[in-house]
Amino acid sequence: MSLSTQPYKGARDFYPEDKRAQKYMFKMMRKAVERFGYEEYDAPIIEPLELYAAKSGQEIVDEQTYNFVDRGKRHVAIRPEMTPTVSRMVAAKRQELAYPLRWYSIPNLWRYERPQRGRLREHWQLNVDLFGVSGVAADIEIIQVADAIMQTMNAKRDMYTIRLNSRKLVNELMVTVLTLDKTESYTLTKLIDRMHKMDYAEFVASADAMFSPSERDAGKNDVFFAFLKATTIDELPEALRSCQAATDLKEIIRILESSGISNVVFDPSIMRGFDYYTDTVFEVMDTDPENNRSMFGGGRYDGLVGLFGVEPVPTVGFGMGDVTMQNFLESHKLLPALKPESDAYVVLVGDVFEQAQPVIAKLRKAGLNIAVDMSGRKPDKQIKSALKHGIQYVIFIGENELKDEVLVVKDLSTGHEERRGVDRTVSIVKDYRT
RNA sequence: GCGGGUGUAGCUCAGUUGGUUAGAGCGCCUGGUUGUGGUCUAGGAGGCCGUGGGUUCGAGACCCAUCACUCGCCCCA
Repeated sequence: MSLSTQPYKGARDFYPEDKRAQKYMFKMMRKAVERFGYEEYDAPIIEPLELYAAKSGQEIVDEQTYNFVDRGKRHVAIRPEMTPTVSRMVAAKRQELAYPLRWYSIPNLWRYERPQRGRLREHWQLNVDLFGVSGVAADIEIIQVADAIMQTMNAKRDMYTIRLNSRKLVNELMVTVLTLDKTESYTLTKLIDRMHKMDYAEFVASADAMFSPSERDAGKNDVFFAFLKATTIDELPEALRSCQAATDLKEIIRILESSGISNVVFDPSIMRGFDYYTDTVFEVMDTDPENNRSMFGGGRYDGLVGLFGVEPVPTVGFGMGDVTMQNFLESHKLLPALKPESDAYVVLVGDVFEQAQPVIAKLRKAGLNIAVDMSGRKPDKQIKSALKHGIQYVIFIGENELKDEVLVVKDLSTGHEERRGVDRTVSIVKDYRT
């Protein structure tokens, strides 16, 4: 019986070419969020289990987290999400932090689930959060940041839409207009969440069943369907159109549009699975018909920091997973051809390993990333290795070069070869790199 | 947790109603002598056909079980 070379179920090995793609995405993410003043933080991959139990419920935690009892009998979990952790960190230093507080992180997260497309057991997720601002300006900025990331990755506006809704608005509908109790409105909310996955007639039947005959006579179900049909705030049912949540949404959309984000729309069916959202929620959807799915999203959750027994801190944020983002970039052909970090591959001709050391050191000191082939094989074999590594330049060093104090530098993509001194060689390679 | 699909060489896959020593392309290794790659060319290594049972004179093909991978559903961070 031999050992398996497969990575653990639902987790990925990142061979260098895979890691390059991930590094590219993270680089673009960092670039975009830092442009808005967000600072990177991190935290342990393990947290006390109750951190998640408090927020999501024991059952979900037992079924969907990797958890165990440590040697000190502590119940711990590998983090399935970052939001509880960052809320904990903010709560701990609540009084000494400077608000508005802008933080981001790219943690790897684990969830115990059956893997499927775009959804693995281990993934990385950019988390961006803005703490301490309760007004719509914060909601606007966080969506601008989400959009900026897409733009930094060269996505065009017709490749994605930003869909916006408000939990407060939905709550206004459920409680004030439709006078549903907590359980009923929760069920109806979950139904809306599944709306696009089911047959429309089936959806209508299920929704109708939520209302009593007398409520239907009063036209409450009609109000509900009218709500879902709205594509702008002005199309909302009369009773909702001018509530605070509606006017907030309208303002958010207006300012986003005036800041150049033309692909933002109101979508009353956006719910997000989580119960902790308190107001604005949004999702970024891929418009490609082949992959018309939610890529990532977020919203406002003003209650989480308060769970730690301190004054609540209003918060708005979002999470963006690496798997779905890579799917998006690949399907829209937005991933550039990525090269390794090595600038040149040194081919040693003959037994000159020792004599070549000073000149190799010079190349490195000049700022080049140099990989040396010390295998002692014939030059053709060494060149093949350079090609396989995907390195652009080969630099030949043999007795002749050492004697004449020159290098032979060859561009493997063109076959063009030059015999130059160290300084000139360095600038040839650097010119290509930039 | 429920349902579908697929397991044959390192990779992608063929393998005819069950019939001799199981194939291709790519990749890999060694040559085609001197310090230069992708081409060409000659050769070579590499498979208990996922695993365990069963049917049969005979199984990579058929049946059962099991495992793995995969795509959906449920759920969603």
